[in-house]
Amino acid sequence: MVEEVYEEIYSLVRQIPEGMVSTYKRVAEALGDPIAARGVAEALSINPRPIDVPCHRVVHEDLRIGGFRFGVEEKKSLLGKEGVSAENGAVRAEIFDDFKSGMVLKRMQAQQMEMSGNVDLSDGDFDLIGGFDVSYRDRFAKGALCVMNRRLEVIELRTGYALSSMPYIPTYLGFRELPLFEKLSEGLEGVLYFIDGNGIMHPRLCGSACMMGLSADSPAIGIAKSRLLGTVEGEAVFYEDRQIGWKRGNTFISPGNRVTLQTSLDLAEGLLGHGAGPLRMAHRLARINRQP
DNA sequence: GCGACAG
DNA sequence: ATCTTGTCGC
Repeated sequence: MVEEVYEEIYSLVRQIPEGMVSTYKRVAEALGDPIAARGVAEALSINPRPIDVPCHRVVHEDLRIGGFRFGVEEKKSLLGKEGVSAENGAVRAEIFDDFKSGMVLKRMQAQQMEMSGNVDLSDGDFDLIGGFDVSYRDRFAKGALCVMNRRLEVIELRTGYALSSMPYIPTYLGFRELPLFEKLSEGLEGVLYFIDGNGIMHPRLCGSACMMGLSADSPAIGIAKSRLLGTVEGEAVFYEDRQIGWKRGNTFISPGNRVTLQTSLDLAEGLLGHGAGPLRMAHRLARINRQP
């Protein structure tokens, strides 16, 4: 499913006929969620088949011409050859919107909702803590996992490479990073994972920390710089009369799996007091040597 | 026009 | 997160 995203974006754009245009948002809607408009643009910016996939036919929602890897003048020229003019900042063309689509993001949403039902918000056992992070260059991803004991002494460092299967799309981050997490966490037991991202503080109560905690069948806590769901009341974050996480300074904390709200706060505070321990280490490790 | 926007 | 092909709301 995840691995279909880039290809589905390209397959949708390929359907736009010569002489017509579509918009980033409409392609995103055909993918299954308009929030992906920017992700569509990101995918097109690394379009591997520029002739076959006519990404010059995709423009802004208000018909401004938008960006182009080979320069906006080239985009304008390609459209001109197809009879589409671009005057005072807007293209003049019929908008194609009759996409045939597999709605991959809709299916991914359904999977998140199903997984959210499996999240366990009671305390589970662990004797190690891990921090996981990923860095990117184009489609190229490097993941890092740092495992420490309770005294924050490093026990093990693991890194790995992968080709990312989808662009970054808000609220679907877990799908993008799960493959590397599964690869790096293989064979580990008794680890509580800190994840760069949210846990249940997510529109479908299934952020990346939930997906990874469920995948490893382990405790996991989400640490994020912003909030995807809920309202802040003092130091707590609520959604529909239920607490879903915490705000401590400029950091949002939410359980991912097998931890209570209280434990996720206590452990995260301990960690943030130590410069974020394994998460900082994983972050550093993921960023260096991004080429294998 | 500027900030949001998990990363 | 990267190094810039978005959209919306204020």
